[in-house]
Amino acid sequence: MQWFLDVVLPIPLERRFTYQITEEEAQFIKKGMRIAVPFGKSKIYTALGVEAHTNAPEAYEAKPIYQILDETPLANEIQLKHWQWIADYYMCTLGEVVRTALPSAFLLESETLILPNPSSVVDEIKLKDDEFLIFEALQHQSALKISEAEQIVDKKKVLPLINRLVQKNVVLLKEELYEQYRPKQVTFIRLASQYQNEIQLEALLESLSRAPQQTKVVLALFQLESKTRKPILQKDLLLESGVSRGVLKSLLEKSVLEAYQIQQDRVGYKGGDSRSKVVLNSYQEKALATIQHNFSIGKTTLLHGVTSSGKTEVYFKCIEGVIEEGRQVLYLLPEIALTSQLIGRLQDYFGNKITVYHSKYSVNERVEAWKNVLQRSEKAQIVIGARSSLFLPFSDLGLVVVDEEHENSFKQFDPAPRYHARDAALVLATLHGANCLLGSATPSLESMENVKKEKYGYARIQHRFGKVLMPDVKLVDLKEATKRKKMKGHFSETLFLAMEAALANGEQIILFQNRRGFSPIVACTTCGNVTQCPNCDVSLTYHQNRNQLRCHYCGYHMALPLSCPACGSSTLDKKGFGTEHIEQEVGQLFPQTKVGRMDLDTTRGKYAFEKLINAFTHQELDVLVGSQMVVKGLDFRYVGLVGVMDADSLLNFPDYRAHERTFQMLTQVAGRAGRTQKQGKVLIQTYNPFHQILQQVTTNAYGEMFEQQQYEREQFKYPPVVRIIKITLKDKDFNKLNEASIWFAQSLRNVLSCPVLGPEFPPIARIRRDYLKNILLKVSRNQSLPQTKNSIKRIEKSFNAISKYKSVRLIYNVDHI
DNA sequence: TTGACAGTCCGG
DNA sequence: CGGACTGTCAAC
Repeated sequence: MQWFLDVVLPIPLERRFTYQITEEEAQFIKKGMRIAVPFGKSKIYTALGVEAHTNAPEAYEAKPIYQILDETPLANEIQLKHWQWIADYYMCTLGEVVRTALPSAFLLESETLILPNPSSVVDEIKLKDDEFLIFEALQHQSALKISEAEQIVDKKKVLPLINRLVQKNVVLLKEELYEQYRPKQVTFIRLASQYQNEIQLEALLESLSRAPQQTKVVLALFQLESKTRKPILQKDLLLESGVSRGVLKSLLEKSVLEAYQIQQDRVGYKGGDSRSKVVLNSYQEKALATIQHNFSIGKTTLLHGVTSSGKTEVYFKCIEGVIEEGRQVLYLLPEIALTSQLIGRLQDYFGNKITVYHSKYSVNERVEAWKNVLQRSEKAQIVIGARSSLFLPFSDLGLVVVDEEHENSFKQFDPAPRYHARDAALVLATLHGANCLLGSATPSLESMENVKKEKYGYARIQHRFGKVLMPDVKLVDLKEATKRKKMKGHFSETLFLAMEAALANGEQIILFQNRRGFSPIVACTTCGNVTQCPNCDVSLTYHQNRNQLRCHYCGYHMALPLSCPACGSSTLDKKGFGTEHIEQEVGQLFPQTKVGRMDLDTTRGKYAFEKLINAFTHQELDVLVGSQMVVKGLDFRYVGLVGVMDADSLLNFPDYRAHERTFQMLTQVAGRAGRTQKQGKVLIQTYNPFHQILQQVTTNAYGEMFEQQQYEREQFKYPPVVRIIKITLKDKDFNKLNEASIWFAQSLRNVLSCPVLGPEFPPIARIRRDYLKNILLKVSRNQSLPQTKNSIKRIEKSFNAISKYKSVRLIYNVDHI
């Protein structure tokens, strides 16, 4: 009987692929194991085995698989179900979900190696120049990678050249699969066994008497051993003795000392079980009781607690209950809120039951975290992580916590799957029969709507923890201040004085400016020309520290021109202002203060973010100027004043969610003020001090904001009243794109009964040389979503059948934010 | 998505 | 003419 295996490849193709397998392989392979398969002309890819069967494909001859990569499944049934749901709901392929879900180290791909052909005699004269270069390189090196060959001959495409060499029998090609994951080895040092008794030891020291450095090492080893009574790390020994590697090496060569290696987990908590206590206040207790009641009837609950009301402690108590039952917990947070502060608190409370998982983890660390969850090891009972952690191989989730539930960054934008982690987590919880807790100080309209419809339970905490007062929020009218010439740079007099007072009091200050860089645009005051990105429809942003103009969309950058590229006059002026500019102004206005800046540019490295936060926490900085990043769940004790430089840039965002988001951001940033007994102060600078949203921020009127926004969404048919599917069309050819998008929108209108908006150019109509056009579908709640998607897919098929539209790419974004 | 292949444009 | 680039197609 011939057996076959259906697999999913991690590529954006709808179809499954079928390979030949032997009967033994069919017995061995289980759903969710990785299988290396040949794909295309020569490549080997990692696929996920889905189903073994005996139905031979009719249209083609199936290729045999290359290798089975796992002994046991890497992904379980629940995960595969969940991933399929994501693919269906967010209109992408299962392969794309697999690609995001699995740590990249699991997805081995073959690399083509060029080897010299040992069985042929090469006539060097018959080789062309670049062919000879490759031939010669192979005399020194046993194998070349394609990329190395490209470097040697300095060309972009070497494959034709290599193929010629294969023809001439000069080289051979080989496909090599590399295991990307390497377990971490740590080296320990011990005394060789023959010196374990005292007599021999003395003899040894005697013999070393003329080698003082080596003696030092041996003595240091004794010292460490008696101090720690544990195996001695090579690293520690070198540190303790203060000698160079060479000295240790010679002792190892003489077999006085021995080195041995042990595999070590990269992830994991080093500390002990120092369980800190958490005592809830009465408000928290009440919220917890409500949550537990809702959980007992299987109801998802929204925990709505004002900033610093102690939501985290309530989560802790919920989590504790679940791990006592032996079930797993997933604690989701937006990337930027995953701070070492929070992780530290969790570890203090739960000891080593925590695994952390987020994008700054290396591929190796991710593999280990994955394996720990898969094996249900103790340290993976609680996983705290960013959105991608919901792909981990949980087998028995008891609770999913989504903190800062309103955060837009839970929605993935760029590569498919464009999923919303909160929503996908709710589905995941259902699949596991787990409870789900959403938390926020400023819940999303979606979740609050679900509370109103009694789909979710609701728990509220209205008081800050430890009798801390809500911050005093005031608006500062910039129009007035400008008129009365009361501005120092971008600082109103009010803000300036408040800063002065705060600094005099020894309080720290956070300044929030939702824009990075020095000043967004550089304009010529003679001709009005603004320097644009050549690839995108945006003006370039000025960055002072490198004196560069940069594009935030494609990364294009150029040196700041000395004169206007359009008219040649040297009257370039910097307009607008970003974090970098504010940082500089603070330095000028308050020369004595130490200013730090926190934005995408200053937090690139793995620990950059941590360093800044630590510096601020330990009061090495007086003022922190930051973009969005400072908004999120950071707990700074000594912040007395928060200044919002320009609230209008938030309000004027061209998007139906701008108001909701402004409220959320300002409320959150205001919450950074006054985390100890003294009431904190928040000053929001704006040209529209009577704007309703800003008023609602000052009075902390979430309910009012909700009612009003909900009314507007109802009027203009926006989520949560309807679901939005955004279809983006992309092409380098402007006219073709226009034509294609009109065709697509028209077809949608013909087939669907729901409103179809557009096609319209987005605010940035060209990115990386591609023009963009958006079509928006507003699918009402009582309309079938699967049916609508099917219709769209059918239209896509006819669209792709039109040959001139072939180059146009389609991007679906379901529940577009 | 990748890679192969065909067609086209450009400079020597 | 070779090299670079672009579009189109198939992959089991």
